Amino acid sequence: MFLSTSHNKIDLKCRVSIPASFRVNLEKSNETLILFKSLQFKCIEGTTSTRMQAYIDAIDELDALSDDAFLLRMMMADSFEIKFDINGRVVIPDTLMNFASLSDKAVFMGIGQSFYIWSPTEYENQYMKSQKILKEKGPPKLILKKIE
Amino acid sequence: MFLSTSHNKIDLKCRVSIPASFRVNLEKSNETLILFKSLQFKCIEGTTSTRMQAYIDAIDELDALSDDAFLLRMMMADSFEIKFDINGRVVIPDTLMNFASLSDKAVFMGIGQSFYIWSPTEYENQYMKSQKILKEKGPPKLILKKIE
DNA sequence: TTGACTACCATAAATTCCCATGTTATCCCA
DNA sequence: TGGGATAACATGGGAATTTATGGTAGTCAA
Repeated sequence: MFLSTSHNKIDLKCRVSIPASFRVNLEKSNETLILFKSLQFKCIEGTTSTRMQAYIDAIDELDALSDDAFLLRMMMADSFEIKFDINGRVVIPDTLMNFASLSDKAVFMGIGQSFYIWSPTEYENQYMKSQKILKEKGPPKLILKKIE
Repeated sequence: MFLSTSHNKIDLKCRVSIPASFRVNLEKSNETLILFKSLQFKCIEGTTSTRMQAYIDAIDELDALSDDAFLLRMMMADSFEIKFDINGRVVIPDTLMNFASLSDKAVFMGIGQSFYIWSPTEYENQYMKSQKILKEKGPPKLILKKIE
């Protein structure tokens, strides 16, 4: 489970510490880390190799000529298997740095099965947006039902 | 089940004792504790990892582009898996301290499947509000039905 | 030989762990 | 039923570990 948010520094070599809790989460299930371009947002998405495998398997289920299959394949092409250094840092590939407009700060945001890496400004935008939706529409029905 | 209310002290390290009955409740089902920003109130909500996992699984069921999915992911980002120290205390993350305006006292309020952590003043407000509603509208139908 | 990348070392700050103590609740026996 | 013994609980403080981050040296390829 990837949870919580943390703000980490990216150094000149594009190294950044993956939050310890995320690392532990990967280690305890013996997973490697995959980073790829988010299909929805201007951010990097990180997940386990197992979940990535699930995406890959999903392609086979789709009509091979469909747009969905096409998009998923493009996603794979921009995916990277990432190694940690001894201190729990990774190097973010140039492609992904550019895609997410990252420079010297990264916001790690756990969303359960995976996590996002945002630039601070982009993160701020998304957070504001969520607050706005929450105010206007209230919490998801799902939650209310379960909490009762 | 989380029930009853108790007032505990938060020390300078943001540590606070989780009421023993809540702890026992988690231990006996071998659950870890998750704390997160309430979507409805200015307070922290605590629940079990299993329950949180259910929310995470629910995200995959939803349309990935929907507002509900978006809000749920944001909720994960504001959630923390919390470890106990040997005395049954936890550290409340800064984000949550700020969100709930906590400083040196916390009010724990069990509400069944989960519990709330309020600042004393906020708790007082909510309590007053509940008393007022009770006076004006009487007890909820739901409860009367169950008691019969 | 230069430039990029990787592995490793160093350090300050934050976090966690563990021991100590006072206080409250529970138990047990006369 | 009273009251002392015992256990459980909440809280404080300090030591030890982890984490984030900066730096350097070694390696490989162009």
